[in-house]
Amino acid sequence: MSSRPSREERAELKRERILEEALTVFAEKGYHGANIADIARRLEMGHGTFYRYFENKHDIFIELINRVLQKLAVVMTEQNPNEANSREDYRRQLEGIGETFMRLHWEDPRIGRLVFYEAMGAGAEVRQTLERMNDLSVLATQEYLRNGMAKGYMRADLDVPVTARALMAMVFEGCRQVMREPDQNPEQASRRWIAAVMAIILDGITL
Amino acid sequence: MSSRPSREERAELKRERILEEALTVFAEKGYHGANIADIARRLEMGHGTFYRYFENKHDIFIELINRVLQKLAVVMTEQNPNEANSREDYRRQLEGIGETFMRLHWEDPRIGRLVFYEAMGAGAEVRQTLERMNDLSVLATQEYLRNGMAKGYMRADLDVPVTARALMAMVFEGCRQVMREPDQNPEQASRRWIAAVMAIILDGITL
Amino acid sequence: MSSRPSREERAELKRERILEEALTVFAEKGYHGANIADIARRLEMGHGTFYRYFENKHDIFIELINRVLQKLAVVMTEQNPNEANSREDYRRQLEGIGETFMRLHWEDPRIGRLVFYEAMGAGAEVRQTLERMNDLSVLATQEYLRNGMAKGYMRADLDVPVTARALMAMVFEGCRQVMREPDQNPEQASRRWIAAVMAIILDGITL
Amino acid sequence: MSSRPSREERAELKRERILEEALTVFAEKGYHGANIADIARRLEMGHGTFYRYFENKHDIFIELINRVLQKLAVVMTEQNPNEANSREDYRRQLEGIGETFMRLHWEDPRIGRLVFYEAMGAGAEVRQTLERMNDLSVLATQEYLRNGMAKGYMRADLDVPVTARALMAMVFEGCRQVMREPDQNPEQASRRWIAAVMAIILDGITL
DNA sequence: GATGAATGAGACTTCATTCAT
DNA sequence: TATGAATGAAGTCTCATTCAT
Repeated sequence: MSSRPSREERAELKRERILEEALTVFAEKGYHGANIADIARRLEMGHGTFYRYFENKHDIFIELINRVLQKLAVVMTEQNPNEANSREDYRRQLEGIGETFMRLHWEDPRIGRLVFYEAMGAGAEVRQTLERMNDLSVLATQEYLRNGMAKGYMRADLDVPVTARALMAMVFEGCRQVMREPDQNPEQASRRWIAAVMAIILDGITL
Repeated sequence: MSSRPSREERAELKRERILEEALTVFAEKGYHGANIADIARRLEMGHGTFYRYFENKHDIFIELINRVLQKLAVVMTEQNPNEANSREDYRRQLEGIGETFMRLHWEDPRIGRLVFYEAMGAGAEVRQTLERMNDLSVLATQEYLRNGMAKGYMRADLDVPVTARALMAMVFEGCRQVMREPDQNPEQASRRWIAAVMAIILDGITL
Repeated sequence: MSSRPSREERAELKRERILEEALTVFAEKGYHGANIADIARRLEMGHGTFYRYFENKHDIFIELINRVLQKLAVVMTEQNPNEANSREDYRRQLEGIGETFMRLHWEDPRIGRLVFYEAMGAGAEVRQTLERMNDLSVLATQEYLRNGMAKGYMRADLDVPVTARALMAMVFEGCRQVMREPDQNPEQASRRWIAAVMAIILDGITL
Repeated sequence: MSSRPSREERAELKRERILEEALTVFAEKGYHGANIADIARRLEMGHGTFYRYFENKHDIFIELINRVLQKLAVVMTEQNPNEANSREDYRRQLEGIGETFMRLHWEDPRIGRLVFYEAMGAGAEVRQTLERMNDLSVLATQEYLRNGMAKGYMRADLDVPVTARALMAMVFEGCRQVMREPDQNPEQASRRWIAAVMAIILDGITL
């Protein structure tokens, strides 16, 4: 069945291997701390080879960031914002989104390290990419809010754009915390976060 | 009246000038993008002079971060967490904290750039300092929550540590947003953020 | 016959070229006076290249010193201290040692410049290495003395350790002098030194 | 009696204090390792002041070397080379010279450190000064030898210049050793050295 | 005379990137 | 296609020396 991979396929495979290792190294040492020779050495590959697959250091970092953000974006679009017809439906949606988001981070903490920490020091372009992703997730959140308002289970006077950003901030902070401590049980920590944030969102914290 | 400043005073003044300029440059270019010669040139001084006032690049960055965090810390401790006796008292406290926090950032957007962006890529030590500061603000927030629960105007079943982190995440995100766009009216933007976040905290967003 | 050298061989060759040139430069200007860019320029190579072959400036200097000392050490061990059975045997041994030692220095005066002059100002570590080498040669000399005392052709009341040091001091001073003036006929100068020192050792200078 | 010192006297005093401290620091850290600010700080004096008393770093080092060498030179000229009329007279002279020389070094080990070690790495000019001093002491030694030959208590066939250098080499090595180890009893060590070297010179080491 | 702030030449070292093999 | 030797720009930091106060 599986024939010998073609030239293009092998190239693609190698590219993937490089990206994979680069993710590890960048997450560990940050953009400036990492160096190409290092990544190449860990792959037992000449560091000149690197430049056959990527334009330069900046290039691979950007691609890495884009891939990571892509993964995050997928989560946001898995659910349909207009599906929920009640507070209860919405609660279930939130739970789903939260879980998938969190799982992403404790399954591969490199993602969080890259996004929350190391990408910040890698220059304006990277940061803008990040911001764009953030904006995207906020847009999705706005949909959820607008749907809730339309369906009547959310307050009609919400400041949608700002509220959406605030909610996403809590979600991302949750991810950061869950990723941060590798000792604790990440599944349990995730559940605590999801519960607490949903309580804030759905119930408010005051009586 | 104002006599000529003494030697120590002039040294202190110069140190301040360097810190001031360094803040600008670091906020603009980040830790790695900035270089000492650059900072010195903008101050029209030899770059050797820099090393009369600071041990090295890392040293001044740390000092800058500490000063900035100090400013933020002051805001948190201005209010007494146990003062509020009702939902209304708490609302007023929140409003005060939020305003002061926000004002800090739109009065000097470099602070936010440093804390939210550039410090992240400056290595583990800096990041830990930041995290420590975050923890501190979270501890203060926990006090507010515990007070509210004790006084009976907050739900008794809050997950205090996690909730505190989530709330602070919204506050910091607000600061980030207010700082981000220098075009918009920052005062108005601040008010919107404070209102929206307070609505989430106090009322929840669902009916 | 001589095939093209392999990569390792070429690397080794280049390393040798660098060491060779560095020896010249260090001997000329001393440790502090020499600089890497200088050495690299004389080899018509980028100074970054240097760091592919040596850790740093200190590193290559140490290696140079060790190589030079190795050469000197070999001379001391070429003869067997216990071989001489008479004053005449010992005279022949002394002559052999002296000649080889001297030859080393007038064949390559850089060795002496490094050992006698420049290494002294290169810090404690280098100096200790030198001292260790000196100690070694003194130990060997002690063997010669002890053998002579045992065989009965040397005074029985010699202060062996001190006498050994004193003798080596004359040998080294001879090397220094022979190396110092490149104009004079070094072979003849060597012979004069060997003769004079042997006269002191074997006969004393007084009647 | 002792009136307040005049301006010139105070200047001279300060100059001496600087020289004294500089000797300590140079002996400790070597020419390149020492720095002017350091010396000034230890004298609780502005380092700009240094340049009122000395042209530059090189200048003071040269002066230091000259003073130290002067001290050594005095020892050589204390005795009259032509005074000794017999082997016994010469023995007493040698003993005197040896003792004074050694005492110099264990009374102030900085002298030896400077002359034997640190001066070597301080450039050609300093080295030439040293060599000149060495030559001087060798000239004096030659006088002793020539006197001995004239008076008939020394062999007539000595190679005077070379023998003189060889003898001085032993003397200097003795100083170096006595200075090197501050733990041992320097007086006793001195005596051992003097005895051993005199034995070599006067008796030879072979039977 | 004394000071020490300012200077900048100069040294070391790193590492992204190129290119001949 | 893969390699890794070579490169040099760039950056950090030191310290002898000058000079205004």
